[in-house]
Amino acid sequence: MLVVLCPQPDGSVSVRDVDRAQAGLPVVAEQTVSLDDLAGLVREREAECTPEGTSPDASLRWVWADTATTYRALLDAGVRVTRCWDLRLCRAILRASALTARTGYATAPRSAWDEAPTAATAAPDRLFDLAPPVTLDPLAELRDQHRALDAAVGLDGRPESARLWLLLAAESAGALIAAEMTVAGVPWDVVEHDRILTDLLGPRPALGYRPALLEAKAAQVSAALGVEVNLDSPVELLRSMRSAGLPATSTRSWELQQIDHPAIAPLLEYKKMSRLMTANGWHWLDTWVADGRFRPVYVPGGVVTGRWASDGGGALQLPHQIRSAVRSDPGWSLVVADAAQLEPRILAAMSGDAAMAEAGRAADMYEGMVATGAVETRQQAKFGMLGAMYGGTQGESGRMLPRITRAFPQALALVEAAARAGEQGEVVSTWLGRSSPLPSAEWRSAHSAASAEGGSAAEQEAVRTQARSWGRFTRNFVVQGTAAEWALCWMSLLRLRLRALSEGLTDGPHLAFFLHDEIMVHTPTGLADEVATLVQETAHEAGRLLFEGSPVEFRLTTAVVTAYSDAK
DNA sequence: TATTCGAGCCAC
DNA sequence: AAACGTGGCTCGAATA
Repeated sequence: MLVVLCPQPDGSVSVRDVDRAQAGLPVVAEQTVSLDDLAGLVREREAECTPEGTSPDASLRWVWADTATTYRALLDAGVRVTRCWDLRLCRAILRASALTARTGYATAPRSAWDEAPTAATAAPDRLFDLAPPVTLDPLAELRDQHRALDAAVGLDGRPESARLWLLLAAESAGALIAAEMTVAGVPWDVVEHDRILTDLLGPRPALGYRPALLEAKAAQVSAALGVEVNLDSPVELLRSMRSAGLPATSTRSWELQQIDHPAIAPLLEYKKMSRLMTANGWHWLDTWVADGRFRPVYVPGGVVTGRWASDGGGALQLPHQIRSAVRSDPGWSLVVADAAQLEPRILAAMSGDAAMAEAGRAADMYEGMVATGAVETRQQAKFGMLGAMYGGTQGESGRMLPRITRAFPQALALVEAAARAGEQGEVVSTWLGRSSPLPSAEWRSAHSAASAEGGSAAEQEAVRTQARSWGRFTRNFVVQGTAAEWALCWMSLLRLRLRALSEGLTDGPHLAFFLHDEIMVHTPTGLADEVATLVQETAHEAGRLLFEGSPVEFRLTTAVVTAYSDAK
């Protein structure tokens, strides 16, 4: 059953049951509740359908415009749901997908549904932002989406609704998970974090002052350069280095490393310290950590490829330096699992390349590639694959490419085709049907102008450079995007299995962190081994869900630890 | 004074 | 090893 929440102009909510088994998605029951009573109703309806013994058709799927707003409010009221359909996220996928490109849904002009929702933080106490969206009709939008979904076809004209449905369900599940993880938070040891900062920077200074060790390091650099310099200003630093006779053309660390001068070592150390201070220092701690939890805001679908982005807190760039501050509660553990060589395995599975799939059965896929005889060392396999997936042409990557191409022709053909399509301004799609955006209007006009003869050689070369750049994007899009789909399925399956182990959100094992191909579960230590097994099983199931019949195994490196820094 | 922009470094 | 994909974040510099 689909249950659609339709906010009404008077502030109430019309709750409409829709039978998804019937054509046209008819409403079979309807009731209207006040906003105050909605959380209670959702709780009751969820409780009615117990997880065990219910057929999937009997399960509930809540349909709403925006999970970040509505589910956040439900969670704050202590209510969890099992499944949802996020109309905005699904819309974004369906409107852009090549599988639905010829439907009226995709070709219709933009509407208010395509506008970004207002920030959930602006009205955290409200289930819906009733200002403009009340004019939107969630039921009509749901029906439009299902019509488009039913009409989805591949290039060969065969129906493709099933895989696109899986993508939309996984995307929506991701939105639930993102909201739940923000509420649960990453367990954070503030004392340990402060110890790291104090060790590396000196004790926390008074407002407006730099910590002692950072100050001392800056003084060392100035002394070595023979001039007082503001190290935080790249312009001033470069000028000072050059007048001191250093052959620097920028202030990038990797370039400075090549230079032999007494100022370089302390300068590189200063940069490292300064970065820690500004990005994850005491100010960050004050802003983002409360009650022993780091609560970042995740943005599902925030990246074109389908990866998540984050909004504040820098959750997806948590430096290794401070990971020892991620520490489980007393009596609890962290189960940290990282998908091993995820993107190469994804490429092997989606291309159906037999030799690469064989390598993809190994615990370490790069070693598996060495075993096929294609390359001699793990390092060669790794750089060769990175080059294939990113479009690298230089260095070890470029050197390995011919051998990788010979050994795994089908896999390379897939990424090459994606690159060629991009170079010509065409759309490419992931395994489940998320499609790449078109290049910008400037890109396209420059491209067509260049192909229509005329234009200087320099102009034509500039256009070719642009084309190759977009080709590298589309090349990577198909692999990165499909990897993101696998990760969403993995996490969604795991979430459902974990739910069976506890009532509330945080009284038992729960997802605490997600980083593209890595998940963290915070769990009572007594359940850690069971959780680790579930993590493994769901990784395998996600592989079967996407690539039924493929021999590729999706292996994990799993660790049960107290501190994040002890994983891998 | 407020806003964008670019450099640089962090993550995968 | 080096410039080859996706992002966020922070700062100073440039712009309005």
